[in-house]
Amino acid sequence: MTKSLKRMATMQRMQVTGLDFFYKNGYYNTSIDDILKELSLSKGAFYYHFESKEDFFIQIIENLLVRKMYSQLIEPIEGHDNTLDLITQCFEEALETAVHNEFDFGFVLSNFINEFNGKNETIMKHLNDILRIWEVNLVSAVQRGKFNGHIDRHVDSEGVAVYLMSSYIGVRTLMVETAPSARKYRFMSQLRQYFKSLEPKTATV
Amino acid sequence: MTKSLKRMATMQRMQVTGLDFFYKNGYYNTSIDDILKELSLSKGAFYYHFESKEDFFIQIIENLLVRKMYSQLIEPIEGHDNTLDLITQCFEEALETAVHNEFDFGFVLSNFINEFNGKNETIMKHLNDILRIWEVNLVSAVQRGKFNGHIDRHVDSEGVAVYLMSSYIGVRTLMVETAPSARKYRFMSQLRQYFKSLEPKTATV
DNA sequence: CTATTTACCGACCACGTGGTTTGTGGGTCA
DNA sequence: TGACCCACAAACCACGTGGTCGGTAAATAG
Repeated sequence: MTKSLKRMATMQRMQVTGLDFFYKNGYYNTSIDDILKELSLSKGAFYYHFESKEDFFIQIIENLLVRKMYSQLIEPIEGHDNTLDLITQCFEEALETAVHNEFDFGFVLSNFINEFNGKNETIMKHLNDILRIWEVNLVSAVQRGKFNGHIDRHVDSEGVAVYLMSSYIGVRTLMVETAPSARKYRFMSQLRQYFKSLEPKTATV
Repeated sequence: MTKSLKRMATMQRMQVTGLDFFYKNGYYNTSIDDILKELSLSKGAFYYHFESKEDFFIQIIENLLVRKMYSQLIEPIEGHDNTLDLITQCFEEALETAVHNEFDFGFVLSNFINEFNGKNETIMKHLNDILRIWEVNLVSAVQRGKFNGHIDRHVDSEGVAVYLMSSYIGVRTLMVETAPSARKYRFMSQLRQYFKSLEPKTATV
């Protein structure tokens, strides 16, 4: 059983640096040799642990990407406090992390969706699953907000979710090259403006 | 001078189908041979007209991409009517075009920005130039709106521009795979909601 | 009619790719 | 001690890539 442990450890190492490379250079622009060279491993090792490059990537999605999404964009908004505040703070922190990341190449999920779109249906399905989970959680959060009286009852929950996802995906793309900090600030400011328009109209809560 | 005409015609054909392929499959995933095969031309023809694959792509940007951006997202908002209405209609039409495009692979510009980010600085510069032009024009439009009394004077023009670009880029990514029509509708609905919050607060205009 | 240029052909090259296969050292188990 | 298996090494293969280069028919120029 000690072998199994070593196996897991090696696979984990490969996946972690694999995601690094895929995120930075893209999937098709990263060769298995690149990853192997970084880890001082050989082709034999790779194909001993994984069936193919595609299988390797799918496992990365399931093991690393999904968890990253949960911890950064889903769990933080699951509470029962004011939904709009939760989302605001969640986005704020996610964007701040990106600003301070010297090697930021945009939003991992949307980058991959972009790259695989029209090229690999299998992988696209996995990525879209994550997107769906995110969307569902946002919708639930908005509905909680309506129930708790922080959001006007006439607001379209699905609409807000789509709008939030859109703007987040977009701003992460915009922040990649030019003035990430300034763009983050402007974005958050307008997000708050938008959120204000979602508050109940009868009275201040 | 008739030669020059044929030259131009061939180059144009190459660029047009080149953009098609690059948009659909990505730059690095499209081989020159793919394009040449489609046109029944040879390597010799290609390297007679263009210095390299990169040079070829840059010319595509300058000749085709820039104009597409202008006609679809910049010129439509240049008028002196109500800015918010102009932008609304501009986005509405752009998204509607995408919905009805059977071969929609997202927002051309942001797709390329995504692909070249961190890989090709030269091309990135060209793409960012287009992004800047778009941004500047949006800012101007908002300022016109403030001047004309359609937008509250306290609104941050740059902020609105960033927010608009973000949301548009993002929704185009979201529309690629799942329910483009529904997402377009929800997006436009929330955009109008956001725009309402930008109107002057003193009186209805 | 000749000389030159234009626009293009297609064979060729070096190289990097995903994937296969054979081999091997070190640990496990009887 | 000997049989066996796990985790990996490394040579190898077919193929696609961007790019080069010598050639050539047709158009143009003198």
